[in-house]
Amino acid sequence: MSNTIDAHARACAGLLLETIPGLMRNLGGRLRNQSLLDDEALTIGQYRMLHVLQHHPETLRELADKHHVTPSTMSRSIDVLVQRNLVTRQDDPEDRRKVILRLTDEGQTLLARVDQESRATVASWIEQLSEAEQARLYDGLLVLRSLVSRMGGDES
Amino acid sequence: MSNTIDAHARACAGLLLETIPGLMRNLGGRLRNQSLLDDEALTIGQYRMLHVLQHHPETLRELADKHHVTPSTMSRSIDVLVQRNLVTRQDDPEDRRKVILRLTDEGQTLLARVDQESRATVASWIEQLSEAEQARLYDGLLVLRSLVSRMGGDES
DNA sequence: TATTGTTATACTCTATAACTATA
DNA sequence: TATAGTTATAGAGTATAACAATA
Repeated sequence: MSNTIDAHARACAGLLLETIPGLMRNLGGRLRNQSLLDDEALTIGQYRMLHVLQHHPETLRELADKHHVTPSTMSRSIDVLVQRNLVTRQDDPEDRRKVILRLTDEGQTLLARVDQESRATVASWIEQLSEAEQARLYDGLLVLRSLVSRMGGDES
Repeated sequence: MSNTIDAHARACAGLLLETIPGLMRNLGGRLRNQSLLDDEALTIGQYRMLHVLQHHPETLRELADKHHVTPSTMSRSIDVLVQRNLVTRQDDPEDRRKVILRLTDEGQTLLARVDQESRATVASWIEQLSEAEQARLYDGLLVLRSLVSRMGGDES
């Protein structure tokens, strides 16, 4: 039995590796190039940082861990967002080594717009599927989301 | 009815946007950091380029189109792979403007090893799912793969 | 003229190492 | 000493614009 399970897992892993990178290339390309003024363009990484900060402010270290990058990398990435006035750095009064990152109002507004446009674009692809296919995709994505959250503690 | 379908599509799009970027962050991190000697590390982009070239040689323009990047970007990316002796550039005798890109033996070998290691890593995550969950994930990924291929002409 | 590819330039993302400030 | 964050440096991926070679 364990052999059967392993064979399933391997087949599933192969399919995932075959499918996801191509999808991301598409998503990233759209986010970079399409349907946004140049000033409003976001990379996938920036999109995800803003998304995390939307729900609750974080220290730089926390944000770096969630994104699986070093604090150094995150510090540089935040530099860009601060320059664009999408995020603020603020000293933590309780531990002055820490920096609290918050979305600005401008960041909130931009994220909402990009979110809405991204969803509309992806939804237009998905509408080309039959209802049954949509249901299968949705169901599979539910499993995948739970897998991702178990894997890396990496939330939306 | 069309309203119902659209609502499904939007929900599905939101779930996809919530799930996939986090997964990629994980996959990319593993590919960069884990289980490979430093000399053998590949970015996701490099991994995908080698994968496409594994099946059949391509011109630079074809490869750039498949990856949704400009020829300029692809030329730079290929520079890196040529320096590492994973890919060769070769003039097309039939149209001397064109350059044919081929995997070297070293590229074949490295790709096979990275492929095998990546699959093993992802399979170990997937093994933590129940058999039923694995089946749902597999089914959803089949739909997703067909969607990706329709979307961008972007294969494996 | 149009197409293919490269180079120059500039910005983002990434890491390691060295550093400062705080605990 | 240990932790949080920044800066210096370097390599990779990205685009636009200007260019050369070929068709």
